Amino acid sequence: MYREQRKEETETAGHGFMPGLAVDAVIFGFHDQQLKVLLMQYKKTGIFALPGGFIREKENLNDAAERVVSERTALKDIYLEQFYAFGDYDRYDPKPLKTIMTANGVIPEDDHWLLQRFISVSYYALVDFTKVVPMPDRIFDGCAWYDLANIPELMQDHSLIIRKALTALRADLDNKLVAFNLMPEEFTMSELQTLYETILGKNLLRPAFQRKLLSLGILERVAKKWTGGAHKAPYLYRFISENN
Amino acid sequence: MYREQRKEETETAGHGFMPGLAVDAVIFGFHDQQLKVLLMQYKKTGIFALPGGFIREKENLNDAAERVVSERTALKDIYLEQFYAFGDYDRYDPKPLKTIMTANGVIPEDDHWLLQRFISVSYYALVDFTKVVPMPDRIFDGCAWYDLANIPELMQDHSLIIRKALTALRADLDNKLVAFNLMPEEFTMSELQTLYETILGKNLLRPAFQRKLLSLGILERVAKKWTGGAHKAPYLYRFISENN
DNA sequence: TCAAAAGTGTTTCCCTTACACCCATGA
DNA sequence: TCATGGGTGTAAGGGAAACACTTTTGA
Repeated sequence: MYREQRKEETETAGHGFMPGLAVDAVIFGFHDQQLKVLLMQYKKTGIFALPGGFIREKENLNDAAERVVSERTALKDIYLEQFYAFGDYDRYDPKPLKTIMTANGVIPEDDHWLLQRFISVSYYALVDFTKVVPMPDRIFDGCAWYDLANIPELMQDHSLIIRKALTALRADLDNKLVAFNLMPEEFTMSELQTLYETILGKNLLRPAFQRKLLSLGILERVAKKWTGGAHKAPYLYRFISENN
Repeated sequence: MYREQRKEETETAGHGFMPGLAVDAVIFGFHDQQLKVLLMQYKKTGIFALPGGFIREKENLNDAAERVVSERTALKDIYLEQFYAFGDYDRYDPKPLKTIMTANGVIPEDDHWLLQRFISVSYYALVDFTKVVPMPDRIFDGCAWYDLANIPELMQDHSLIIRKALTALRADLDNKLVAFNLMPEEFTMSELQTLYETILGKNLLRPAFQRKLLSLGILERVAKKWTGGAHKAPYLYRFISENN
């Protein structure tokens, strides 16, 4: 079903979408003590890009962003934050798209709607890595996680977009308590601390971290977790959302 | 000259601009111990709106925002922060624009480019009130300051945009030290404190405020100011920018 | 001499930091 | 019983809050 939507997008030749306007998503996940970003790859050309899409004529901008992330992750109820609209003229670079279209058997005319200048309203998404099913499509036949520390060269200004997304994520970490969206439902305190340390790029003091997070009153202690390790079993915690 | 640009904008019938995309500016000023916002009024209809404009085909998005603010204030080198892109479908409401166009002698067809759906990339601007020359134009024949606490009813979702701008301004106040852009070059500490109190909507302790701001190392004491008041003369301060 | 506002000093309080100590567990 | 990692106790440090005090000025 998602494949069908994507097909529709690329084949309607601009009809049904707002022109000159795109939505790009920096989808963050956390696994193996690493922050990951979901990237698309055009295999025939080797070009990497952020997941993105366009806005339907009667669709809310934020809904378009959620749809784009849903199509690539097979998730719903996604945590999204809009963080910047990228609109420099020189971000407009039709070359990679021309290459991709040519490689896919489409001979693009210069006034093809995909080759026009686009402004990108960018969002970051925080998802539970374990629940994501990366979904490629016909054109983007690669869709996979990449370590944030090891991102390949990306199309247009997409590297800049990722850098700005990380800055926004760091700023929101304490204010909006966004980190829990990157965790599974239950987690240990040290797993959470590792996530914080990875996002912030620095080590934190264990006692201070524990007390600070518990003092927020948003964590519920569930049960002990027997890890099999030769040490005290850690507690599992669960995030208490507002509507509980 | 500015009037000419505006004329061009409204008469080219959409040619030369990116379609469906607008820039709106919440221009903040500070005067008489009040935060002010610069609003446009369509006098023939009484409709109020934020200053706004469109993006030229080869113009950077941020440059378009600066141009819009320049056209309304006759300033250059404007402090601008992009804070949100408003893109809900139901913000699209062609009625007020139809009314305005009709009142100006233009019978708009339903597919007129101004009556299409627009997404607004919104900025707030911080300007020195004393240096602004409000610049109306042919269509918007009113351009004047309004107390933030007493904003009239606005077109479309412009009230929401102002509320979000104020939230963003408050968040940036400590992090980005934006307040100085609202002050004249030289100011007393109590004037600055009043500005902070107005933005934050709460009173601050005088000794704490003085120490905190001085400890930042970004203020230079200039000279004493004789106010004529029956009290000690306050110092004047000046903001020390990076490039000094 | 007094009132008003500006500038500075000082104490208290609280949160963070830093480090120490105990607890549970498997080898 | 020892090493390892988890949880908690506690003292030191730094900054903000609260209030007092001094200074300067015109009436």
